[in-house]
Amino acid sequence: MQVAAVIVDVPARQTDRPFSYVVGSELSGKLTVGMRVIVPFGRGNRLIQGFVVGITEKPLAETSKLKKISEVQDLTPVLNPEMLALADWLAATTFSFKISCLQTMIPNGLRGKSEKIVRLLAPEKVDQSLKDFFGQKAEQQLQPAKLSAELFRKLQQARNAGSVELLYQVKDQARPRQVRVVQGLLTTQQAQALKKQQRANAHQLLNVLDFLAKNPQITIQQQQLEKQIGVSAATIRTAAAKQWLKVDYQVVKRSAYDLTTISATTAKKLTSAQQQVYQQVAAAIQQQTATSFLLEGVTGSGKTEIYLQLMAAALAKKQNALLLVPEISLTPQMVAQVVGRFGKQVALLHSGLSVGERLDEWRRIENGSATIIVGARSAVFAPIKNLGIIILDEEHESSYAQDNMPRYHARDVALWRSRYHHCPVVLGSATPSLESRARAQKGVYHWLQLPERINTRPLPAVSLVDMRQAAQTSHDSDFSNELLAAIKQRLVKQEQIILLLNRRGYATFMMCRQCGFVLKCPNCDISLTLHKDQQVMKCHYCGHEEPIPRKCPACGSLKIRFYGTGTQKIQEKLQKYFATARILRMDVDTTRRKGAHQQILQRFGRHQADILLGTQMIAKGLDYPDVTLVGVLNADTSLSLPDFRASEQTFQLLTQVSGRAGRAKKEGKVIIQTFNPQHYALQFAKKQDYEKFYAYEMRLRHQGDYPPYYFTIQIAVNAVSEPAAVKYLFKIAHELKQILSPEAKLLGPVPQMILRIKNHYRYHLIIKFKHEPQLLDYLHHLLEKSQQQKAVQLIIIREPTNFM
DNA sequence: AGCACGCCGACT
DNA sequence: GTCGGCGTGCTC
Repeated sequence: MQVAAVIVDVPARQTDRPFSYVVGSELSGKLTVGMRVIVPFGRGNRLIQGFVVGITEKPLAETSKLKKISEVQDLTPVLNPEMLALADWLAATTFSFKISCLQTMIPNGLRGKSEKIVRLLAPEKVDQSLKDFFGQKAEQQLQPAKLSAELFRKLQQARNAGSVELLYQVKDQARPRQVRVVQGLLTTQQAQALKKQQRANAHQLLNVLDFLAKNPQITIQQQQLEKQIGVSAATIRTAAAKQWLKVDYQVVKRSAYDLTTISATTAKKLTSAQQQVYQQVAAAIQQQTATSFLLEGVTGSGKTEIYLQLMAAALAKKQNALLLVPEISLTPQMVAQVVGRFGKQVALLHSGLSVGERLDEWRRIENGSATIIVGARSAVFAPIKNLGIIILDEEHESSYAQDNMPRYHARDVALWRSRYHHCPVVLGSATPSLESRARAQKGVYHWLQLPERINTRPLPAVSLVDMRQAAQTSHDSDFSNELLAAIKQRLVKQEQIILLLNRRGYATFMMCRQCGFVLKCPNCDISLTLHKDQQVMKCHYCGHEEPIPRKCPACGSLKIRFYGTGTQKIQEKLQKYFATARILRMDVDTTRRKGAHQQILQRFGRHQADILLGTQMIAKGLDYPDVTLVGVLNADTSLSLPDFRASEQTFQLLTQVSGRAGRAKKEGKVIIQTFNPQHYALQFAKKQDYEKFYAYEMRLRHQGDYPPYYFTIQIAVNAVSEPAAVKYLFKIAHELKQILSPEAKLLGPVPQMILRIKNHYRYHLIIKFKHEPQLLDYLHHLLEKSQQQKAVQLIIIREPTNFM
């Protein structure tokens, strides 16, 4: 008897293991490892999705207690052996559920959606309210959240009495798209003959015949036909009834990009510096070695062209290539470059696609018709066979780390896949993460450098404006005179300006000047931000909204004021200073709608706006020749975060955004406003000297025993009851002290930066260590045990990207 | 997660 | 004595 090991779609510690199911004889030979199945689970035998991870032969006696697989969802596996092995590794290293790992590897469209359906069996036995619930239908979808408690109870009673039954269904979220196609059944002569018989007032039908006469035996999409000859769907139906044409269904691929809008490009000649880099990686492609390269190249040094040619080298060897970029870089510019070079063999995976588009792109990769894959973080799981090269651009970007389960880092997954495929990895950045740069130092990564810009244009001049002094001469606490003057100058010259302010909303908090009351979120320990355009006070953590107060909610005083500056307020001020300037604002609030993001950038790119104002999402990958001024309104926001990476992140952000100025022939200028002009991160950013920054920061990390000198693990607990959270975490800390060697360091337990979010109290501790062979086992054991702690949620994060 | 079982209080 | 409240524990 065949028995399948199935990972079921119940993301919980207790179910995080394979369950055995009998493979019915009707499925024997059809079921293989990596397929999705639907299985009954639990006492109620509700149907849920699962993944087959193993098939074994078992004696009949052992299978009697097992349930049977209800259904197979796939003809061919959706997960190949590589992906299954990767999922195992991912679950173990990130302390995640196996099912969560498997689910992140497949497109959302293939993820089963569970539905509950109630069916009325004995209409005569139920009361009026249930009859109303069912209406005319015998079945209704059951959504307990939408039902009144009373109706829900009645349904339960009816179910116990046997007059209603509960059914379960699992469906795919997306299916291949089918369109109606029309096929002509007439010859030219037949069409012409029929045309004579038609009455003159049936002009729609005559149109159809005309068309068929001109295009005998054609196949065309019905929608297209309707538009082309101006007839309705009803007319087509009539024509089909008359046997003039046949209506059929055809599967069409949804496309992630529009080839007609992209012009083809050819390989550019590499400079000798580029050539050197190219050759070293190309050699690794040829020899199929899993070498990891760190490509450190200043902004504008021509990394992208090297990437394109390396991917071409892999293609020439009949291998495939994967290019990962931060989501934000997946702009039309980037897409145009890759698609322009490689055409329709490119598959694109990013969050702007619909579920169906994503599914189709994924299928194209899986069946081998796409050979170049460009995508954001999750594209690292693209089911590419025969990988020749993996490139991870802007390797320092924090968006490569997923912040919910499974908490993986795309860089680590890329390195794993490179080992599996024996292919090189290129990690590219102008400002590598300290971890990667340190690995290059140690020889773990092969270090490649491009220290010069390709057009030999100098890097833009960066000046720091001391806002403490500026406050004495400027009337505006947000703008120095220097910055205002520089903006004015560009506007006169019709050049473009990018302004960065790392804070959205209008004002950051509301305070009463009478009693000092600050308006806070009721669910989180954080002040509410004023959003003037929506006329609400908003919590940036849980989304809570409330009206803007007129008077102090505590003392009733009218002396309330809004402090701090967000993008909305700056936009308002800018418009006041420069009445005719066209300003675009780009932050979470203006880009929420699908495609809004691209629209804003396209408008700016076409020079339909003069100033682009935004949060850090504007810092990366934009390349607009008319931008000659970049202004950073307040460099201190990211600097003052209580995180050991604050300097690194500030340096990276400032360097990235500086790189947006003066990309083409015109000279660029960068103005950074700050209250800490002497801070080393700003000083090195001014000089745009990554290497010096690296050396300096590494010294500090060494002194403070921080990464990359130490590994870190964060243990966080979350609970509605604060004492419960504290007690549990202290118990863990106590146990840790027994296990850890004297070299390891334990920080905490302490409350997290924001103690309470969504009404849960949050505490955490940090372990810093170099070599603790027992630690990982203990942590796995801890998670195993944590299921008993029902009221407290335990989260273990390896190498957390921030300590807050 | 979600469902059944089981053990307590408010009612016919 | 029963219904139905929610806490507890298991799911091939």
